[in-house]
Amino acid sequence: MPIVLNGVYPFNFDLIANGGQAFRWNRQADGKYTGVVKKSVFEIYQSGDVITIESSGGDKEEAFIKDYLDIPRDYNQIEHEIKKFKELVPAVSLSSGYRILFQDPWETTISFIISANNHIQNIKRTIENICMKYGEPIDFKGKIYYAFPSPESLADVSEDELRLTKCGYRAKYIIETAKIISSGKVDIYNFNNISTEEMRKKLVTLPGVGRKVADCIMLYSMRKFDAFPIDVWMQRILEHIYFNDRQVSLTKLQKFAEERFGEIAGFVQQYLFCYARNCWQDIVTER
DNA sequence: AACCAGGTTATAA
DNA sequence: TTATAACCTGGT
Repeated sequence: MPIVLNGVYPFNFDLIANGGQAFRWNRQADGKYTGVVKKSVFEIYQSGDVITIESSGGDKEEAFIKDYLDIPRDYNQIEHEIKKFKELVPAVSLSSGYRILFQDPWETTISFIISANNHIQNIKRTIENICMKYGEPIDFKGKIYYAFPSPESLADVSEDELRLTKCGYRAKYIIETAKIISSGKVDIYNFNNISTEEMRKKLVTLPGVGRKVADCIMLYSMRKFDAFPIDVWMQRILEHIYFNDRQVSLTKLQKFAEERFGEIAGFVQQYLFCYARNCWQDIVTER
């Protein structure tokens, strides 16, 4: 029987699944989302504040998936805090129910290396290709899914072969990063008790990982909520709200966000990102 | 056909 | 320290 979570609010799985943090959730015609997390397939359906979850791993996955979905955290309080910045009220209202998932650091690292200068469609396709080619198969409801492959299984792949997954020039970044991670030279699974700044310095030593990708990794897989990834959408919306549409350098925007939002910057980023992506037309036409 | 997109890297001022 | 070009791929 399925896992049922009651009274989960605010929670909007459409935003969570499509909000740029994860690439492996797919909406079915019936409104259910299917995705692979770690070694299990999950099927999630939201109806109001009731979340119904089925998994290839069965009911024993309940604690894991609740942690992944960040269920224990009081997002009502977080949204309330952020709305104290009155310029953020529209963003929070329109993206209420967003949650920051607790994903696997390795998968998140590779996923966001692939995301650089890329389209969402191609990012998702490439990740699926990599999983199908190198990941472990998982049977769920008579269908085969594939887990994200281990660092070891990508470390020995040739660049030409990996390029068949359509990752392009990022192939060498992926392979080199896989080698560094699997060798333990950068131990992303034991970054606990390290400051965000220290962690960022370690992460950007990985090829293909710059400031933006490093902050995505920390925010989406390490619960570093003061991380503040700035992509083109964030740049646009920040310049629009705070700098009268003037062009501002990334480093200045980073500094600005860090000083203004501090410990909750990561949450602010999510609401602003969704707001900018989903409502850009309205934002610019309203003047 | 040229240009762009969830940036990073390598070079140059 | 800050600025510019090149980069796979697939879509317009």
